[in-house]
Amino acid sequence: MTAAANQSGRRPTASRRLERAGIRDVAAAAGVSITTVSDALNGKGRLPDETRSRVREVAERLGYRPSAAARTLRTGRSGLIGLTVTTYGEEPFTFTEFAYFAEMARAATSAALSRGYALVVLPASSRHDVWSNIALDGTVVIDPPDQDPLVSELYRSGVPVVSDGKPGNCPVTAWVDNDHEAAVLGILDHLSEAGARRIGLLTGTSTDTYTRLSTDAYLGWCHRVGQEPVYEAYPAHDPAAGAVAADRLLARPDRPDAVYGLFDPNGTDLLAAARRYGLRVPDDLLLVCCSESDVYAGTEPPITTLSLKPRRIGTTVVNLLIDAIEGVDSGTGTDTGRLFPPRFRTAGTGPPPGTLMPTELIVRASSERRSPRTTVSPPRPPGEG
Amino acid sequence: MTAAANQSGRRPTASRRLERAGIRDVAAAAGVSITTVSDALNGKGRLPDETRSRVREVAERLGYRPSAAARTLRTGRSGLIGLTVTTYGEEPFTFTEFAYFAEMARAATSAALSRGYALVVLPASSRHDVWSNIALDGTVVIDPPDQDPLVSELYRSGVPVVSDGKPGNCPVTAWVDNDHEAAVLGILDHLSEAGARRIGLLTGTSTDTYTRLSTDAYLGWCHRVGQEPVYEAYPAHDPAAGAVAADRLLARPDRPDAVYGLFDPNGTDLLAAARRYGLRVPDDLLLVCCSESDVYAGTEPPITTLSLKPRRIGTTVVNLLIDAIEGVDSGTGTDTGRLFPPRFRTAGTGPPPGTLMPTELIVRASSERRSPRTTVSPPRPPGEG
DNA sequence: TGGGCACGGAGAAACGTATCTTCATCAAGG
DNA sequence: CCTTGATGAAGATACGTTTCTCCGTGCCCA
Repeated sequence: MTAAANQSGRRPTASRRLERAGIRDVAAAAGVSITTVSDALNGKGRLPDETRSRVREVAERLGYRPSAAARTLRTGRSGLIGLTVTTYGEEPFTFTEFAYFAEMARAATSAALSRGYALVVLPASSRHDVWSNIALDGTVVIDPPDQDPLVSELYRSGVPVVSDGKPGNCPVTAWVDNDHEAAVLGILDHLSEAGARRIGLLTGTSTDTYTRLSTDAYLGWCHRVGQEPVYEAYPAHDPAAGAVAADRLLARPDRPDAVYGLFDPNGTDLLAAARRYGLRVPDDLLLVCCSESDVYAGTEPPITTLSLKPRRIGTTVVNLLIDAIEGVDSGTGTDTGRLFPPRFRTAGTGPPPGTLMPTELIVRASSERRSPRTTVSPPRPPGEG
Repeated sequence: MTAAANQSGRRPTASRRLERAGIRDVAAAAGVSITTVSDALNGKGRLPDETRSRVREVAERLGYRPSAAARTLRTGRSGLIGLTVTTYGEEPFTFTEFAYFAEMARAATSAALSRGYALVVLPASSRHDVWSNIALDGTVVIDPPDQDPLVSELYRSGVPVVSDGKPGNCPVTAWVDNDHEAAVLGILDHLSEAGARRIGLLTGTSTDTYTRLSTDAYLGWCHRVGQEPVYEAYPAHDPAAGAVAADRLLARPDRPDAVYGLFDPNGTDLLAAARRYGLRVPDDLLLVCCSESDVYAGTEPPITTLSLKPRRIGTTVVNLLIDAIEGVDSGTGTDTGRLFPPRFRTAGTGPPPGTLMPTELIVRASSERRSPRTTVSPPRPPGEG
């Protein structure tokens, strides 16, 4: 015991009170070296099973828990992934404010955990205050604006970044987005088929990709079909502005007979506005909005919604990120040829790989003039999709 | 330069490619020692402002970011707080499934960030897989069951634990909970005043504090008032079971003329059941349920809900936790008398300090027989409460 | 003239792990 | 009998900070 205690290299007389057991204590108790303990516990090195199990047993008995901080410092990997929302700039936290974020964050958390990572929610602002204090293996960014300085710095400092939403000019490792153009065109076609003659759009004033792509798709469709665009734009982060914009849209002289609202609250706002103007839905006005909320299954009438499938997005984003994290560093497990430190995340300088994911239109009464049956909503698989 | 480079203690010939600048590089570039850099950047030590600003400037120029891992290892503080939900045991993630968790988590995240901490969402299960890999300064536990092994181990290993929900037998540093008894009694009184003669309860079969306290309060009230208890219990984590239980409750021969549902979906379930039995709300049946969802402002009729004020809870829990974290270690900033390492979190062995927080009853049409006005919902302050 | 003391700063020891390198031993093969 | 290789395990170093301790200067005051 004295030999083992001596070789630990500590001050011999230091009385270690209630200190948590470290790897040294385990080594001393098991009568082996630190190296052996580390190898035994991590399944590395060449050790007979007997030694391995003995060390494990001693560690268990002492209640040994490896120090995450030390491991992170040594290996350069923390098992932590950042998640941040940058759009809607200075707002404190839009998180879980909208169902999309909530669902997406939940799926991302779950996906990360199932691969052994944990998720940290971080604010888009306050740069060094919090960000620098946390060792992140990578970051998920939701809706990065063009030339987001935060994303740029992260990327520059070597942290993989995967964005939800096609990035504008910021360099990211990869990105995932819905096929917004296809989604909007699908909705416009759907409304046309339901008998719409003039389709209006409720859109936003911000410059994020979602708003831009959707609006462009709408304008392009109008141009092709020969309809004069009828739309109102408002600052999407201001809930009160949405109701006003909905009202404005229905008050126009060229009032549309169908409206698609890009944002979650637009459905109820439009419904309320329609009521004020004495418009019946869907008879006088067809309604669709983009939302993940199941509130719209219970409104009168139920409103057709476009789901962006945030769960699928969150899962995909996280898996892409972890692939990027592990693809460079740990590789296939062979240690041969690791000449360079894990720097070269971006071998080429081409555009980052992007993935387009489909959306789902949940058709309800608000966009169907023909069949007045109210039961709708195609059976959704109970799974994660 | 050579002298500075030499004193850095590195292999002199090592070509440091694209490595991130460390504190040594800053020291070398500024022509000072590592100590001085650390002191200058952290606002410690005795340094003239000129040196301080010069070092800061050099650090900025080199893009120096301190290594969070190294700092954590050295200081023993990571700035990370865990958040976990233990009730509903094996479910993958109830997070953001219910509005309560979503709101609570959001508030907790926000509160943590405003004090310089970040929140990590962790699963209640899978013990060492993820938990051990993360250096946590403390943990928030939502609804810990009696004798939760996870909580016990955390507490034993010296990590402060604050629970949302009065803990049963697990040792925690502190806890926060609503005054569930007062809330239930308030609702029962409210229903009585609205004319209820026989009040039923929709409750759960699990043993968490919320369910137990609420049910006990109901039973006690019944006993005092002389009403025979009329209640149905079901496994709260099973959404389908809720609808069945609601149906069962209204199908009883001693059918109540008012019902309070303990869980979020009870409102819609009870409303649907009432419809099936041809009961008008509120004329034939008064309805109240506990929920944070604003869906109930839009149902027909709007349903009176009890809000547990999760934002307030989340904020309080996190602040208590951070107080516990910092109260022991950093203290008031004076370094005198720091004889002992930060071990003694629990000086006494009395019961942990608990805080009871008020709830809020949002009265809507479903529980008012008199005034048929539908506009309700007292003006809520726009602030964080 | 010498002893303190405030100032400005440097040295070096941790923090606890992972891993690279080295070493001893023993069996087998030439 | 010497070499080789596999096996089992120990030594030592590095990860990048923070912080305790200590040292040299001036300067003031006795």
